[in-house]
Amino acid sequence: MPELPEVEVVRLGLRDWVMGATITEAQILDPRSLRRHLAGVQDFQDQLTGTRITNISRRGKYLWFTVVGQHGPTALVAHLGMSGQLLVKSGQQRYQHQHSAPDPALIPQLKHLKILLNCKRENGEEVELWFVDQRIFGGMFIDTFVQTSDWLPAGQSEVPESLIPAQVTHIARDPLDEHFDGEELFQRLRKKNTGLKRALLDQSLISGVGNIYADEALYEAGLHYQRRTAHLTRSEVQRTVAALREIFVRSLAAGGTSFDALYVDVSGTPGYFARALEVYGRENQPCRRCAAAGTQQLIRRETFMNRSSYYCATCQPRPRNRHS
DNA sequence: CTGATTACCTGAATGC
DNA sequence: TGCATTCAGGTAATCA
Repeated sequence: MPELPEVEVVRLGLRDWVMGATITEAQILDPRSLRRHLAGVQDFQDQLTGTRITNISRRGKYLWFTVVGQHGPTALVAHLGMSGQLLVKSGQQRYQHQHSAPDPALIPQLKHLKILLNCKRENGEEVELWFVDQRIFGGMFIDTFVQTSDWLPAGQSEVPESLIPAQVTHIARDPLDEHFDGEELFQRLRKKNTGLKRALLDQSLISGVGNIYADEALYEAGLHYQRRTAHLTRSEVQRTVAALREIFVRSLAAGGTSFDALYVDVSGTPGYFARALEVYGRENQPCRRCAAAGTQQLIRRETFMNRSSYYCATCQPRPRNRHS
């Protein structure tokens, strides 16, 4: 499932391949992936054709290209949802060569190919950008840039430079953002009456965190997912943020978490962070931290918010009541 | 404001 | 074998 590290791996791959490239044509193979582009398929194609990609950015799980055409810069926004992929295809891997005798390795991707952008790189090479999405929770859309309605960091008089797509303004800064403010998060958590994991998954409070990394960070911070946010201490919030950062950085270095072919980088290569997960997917397996201490607790799985939560009952003690 | 529910989706895995 | 059910979960809208 693409969360922050997976999206960042994709962003870095895209930067290498299509930064500076011109979009020569946009083919829409399934209009459902343009659900969030309200102006429709034709408008999407018209707006993109002939533009040049000048930047590729990310906030949380949202990724966008700055594309410059005759009407100034606009944002081509992509969200991978549950199963979205952005793939770069060059040479014989391109769609235009797959009609008569498709490459067998490409068939699963071709089956779910939704949007195809023909690009011409600055060196003249023609490559294709594929948006592939099995479950269609993701999609692309074109948006205008707005200034972030940002808080002013304490002691600073200038808002950090930040133009972001209008439909991304409600997404909070993520833990790898240089302007992320842990104290601000702490203050907002204290004002809410909700559970810690629910808050971590709320992209308007902190972004980039999904089910897997929420469980991993809570485990590392030693906090139960049902802890009430209003009663967290500053150091507990700091521990959680530090855990998220550390896990994100390690996962990024490993190329992200891949359970199957649903998450891959722009070249189709999976990441290998799945084997570094401490709790997610480890139901009834021994907690490595407890095992080291000799108590041998087993990882538990509970259903929460229509998804699984994994935790160690010893390392992450359940709060006794609604005040803890 | 909060939390619960639902819709949006497909395919793999499971149940009978 | 076949058909029905369950599960995976990110986002956003709706409802109480």
